[in-house]
Amino acid sequence: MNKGTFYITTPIYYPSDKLHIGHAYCTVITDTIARYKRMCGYDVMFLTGTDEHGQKIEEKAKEKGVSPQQFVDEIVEGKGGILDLWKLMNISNDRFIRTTDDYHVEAIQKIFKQMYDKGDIYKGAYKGKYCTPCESFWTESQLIDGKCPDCGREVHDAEEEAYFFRLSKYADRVQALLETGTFLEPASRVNEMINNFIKPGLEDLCVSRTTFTWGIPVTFDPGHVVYVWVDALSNYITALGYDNDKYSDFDKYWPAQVHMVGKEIVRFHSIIWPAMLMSLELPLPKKVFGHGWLLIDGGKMSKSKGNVVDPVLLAERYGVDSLRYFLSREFPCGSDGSFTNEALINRINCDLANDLGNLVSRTVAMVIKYFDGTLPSARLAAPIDDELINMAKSLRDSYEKSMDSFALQNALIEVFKLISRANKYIDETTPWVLAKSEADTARLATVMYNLLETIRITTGLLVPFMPQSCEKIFAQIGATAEETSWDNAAIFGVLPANISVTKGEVVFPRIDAAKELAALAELENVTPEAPPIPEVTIDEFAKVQMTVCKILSCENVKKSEKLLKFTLNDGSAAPRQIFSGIAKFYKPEDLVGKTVVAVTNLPPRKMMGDLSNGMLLSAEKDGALNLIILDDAVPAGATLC
RNA sequence: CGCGGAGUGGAGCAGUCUGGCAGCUCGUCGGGCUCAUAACCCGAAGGUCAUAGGUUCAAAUCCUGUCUCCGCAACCA
Repeated sequence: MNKGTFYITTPIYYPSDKLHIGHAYCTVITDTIARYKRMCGYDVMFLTGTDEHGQKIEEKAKEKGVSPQQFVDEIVEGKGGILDLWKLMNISNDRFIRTTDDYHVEAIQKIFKQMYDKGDIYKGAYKGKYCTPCESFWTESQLIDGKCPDCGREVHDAEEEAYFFRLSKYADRVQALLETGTFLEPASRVNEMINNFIKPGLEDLCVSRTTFTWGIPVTFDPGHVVYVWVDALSNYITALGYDNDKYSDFDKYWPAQVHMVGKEIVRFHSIIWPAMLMSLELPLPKKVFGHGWLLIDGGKMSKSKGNVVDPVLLAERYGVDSLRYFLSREFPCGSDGSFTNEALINRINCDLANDLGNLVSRTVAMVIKYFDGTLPSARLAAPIDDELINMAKSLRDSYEKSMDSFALQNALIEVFKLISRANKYIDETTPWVLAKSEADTARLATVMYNLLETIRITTGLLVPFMPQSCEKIFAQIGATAEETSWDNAAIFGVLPANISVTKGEVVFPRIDAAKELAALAELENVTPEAPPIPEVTIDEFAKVQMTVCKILSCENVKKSEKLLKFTLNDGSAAPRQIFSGIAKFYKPEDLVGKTVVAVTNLPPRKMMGDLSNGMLLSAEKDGALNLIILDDAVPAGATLC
């Protein structure tokens, strides 16, 4: 039975916010693969977790007035946190790693030292120009007229200590690895990695920081904390016990069969992570699989757009299994897909309620109605049965093929082809006609048995996708665990001849689409927790200098979709140059001569290689933007008060 | 000419690698059935496969140009 080990991972998520449907998507498909492999007889290790260090967490915690540890504890372990979410989504991870766990911290320190001792991590410096007031480093090319691009003041040569990983040393080996064609999937990502990152030359990677403290200290150099790469990526081995005593199955499970990742982190997993493992002289994972994103209205989900979809809401409303099914069925694993509430409800209604749920319901109802729930043993086969039976027998093979290439969508399509065929079979055999004649009892029993077998096989293969619902179906058709095993999924005729069924609850209730869509729209329209707008004092407000300006000239900025470059008369002798990101809303020629308001005491800022001395005021609502244009009677240089 | 992805009936997609009758789901229209969750089954309408050219007996598929959309990068003070 044991076919060997199978180690599969999700990314470790960054707990700076609540997770959204995109995270749930990745974790659900990984869980489905893990469950599938277990069902096939593999010794599976399924890991997920959280990446808890870094500046952003440190800042967020500070805003909230708690320690970074308290902050992440709440998001990870608190009520409605990440652990709760995975419990709700019925995720079967074997381990959960937090990068703040003691054993991980200890192991990272050893790994860092190990790479350092080998010479692959070295102490270097950000060499550059330093602006003391701004506390910022700049490269030669970033300077403007030899001065700080932020404040325009003098800069001086300086170095900041940092540790670097010799990524460049492994560039050739990493490129060769990518070019094997199977390490990174889908294959379309390979070109992207090579063209964008490897060909231009891999630079050594900064792997420590001194500018924040929320990280794992470098043991031999206090003041440095390990920066994200070494800390986060290594979770895949520390969770197995590499360089620590907490676990001891590294030899058993490493290398991983597959790291499931989002396309935004493919780069780190397909370039940096292999290079790190090469440095540690460890075997490489067999595969990195980059899945696509769920898009909303054709765009990316994001907080600022306010279109973040909450998996908890959907799971509670429609059932975890229905949501899990939808995520696996609707989206091709390797590319992006559009998430809509319509599609979700449509999938649930058509596939789960109408096709599968109704098939179970009508079959069980007929066995009860015609046979009091228990089939007699007599049988009478007919040629019309053959197609159904043959399809059922061969389903497991095509399913397995799709599952093994992570084409979950195709596996489900195969299963539902058979479910549809079974519904058609009922029409072809017209059991309600057979039931009218005593002479047809054996034939009727055969039809019922074939339907129950088809349900047993299809439901058995759906278990990794919808564990709880499939159990309910098994209970209704009277199938035991043994009868629904992976081995038996390829055999027709497993259920006992005199099988008994039990009427149960409706497994997939039909959703009133119009009503639910309206309800969801309403829920989404509620502006969630309008962030409290902090008060400003009159003194603070008075610091902002707003000056009336006349637009002398305005032009598009090359290569920028958003920027317009303005030359303004601000009432002083010298013209003032300001960039503004409103190119999508205005044509430059329409603005020349207008009277506008600019904030004129902001520090200069470099944009697209040039300096912007201030900010034009605009008004925005619901994606529409209007520049604040004043009556031309207002003179340039007037200040707002 | 920064990198990459995509354009196929009303909607969402597969098919493109390896050229060979344009397919699937949903929706629409018509019909059938009554076991079932107003579910199920059958049939029909609907596409010059973004566009222009090329290769070929044959192009959604291969080659070249163009247009449009999306993502990354840059950038939005």
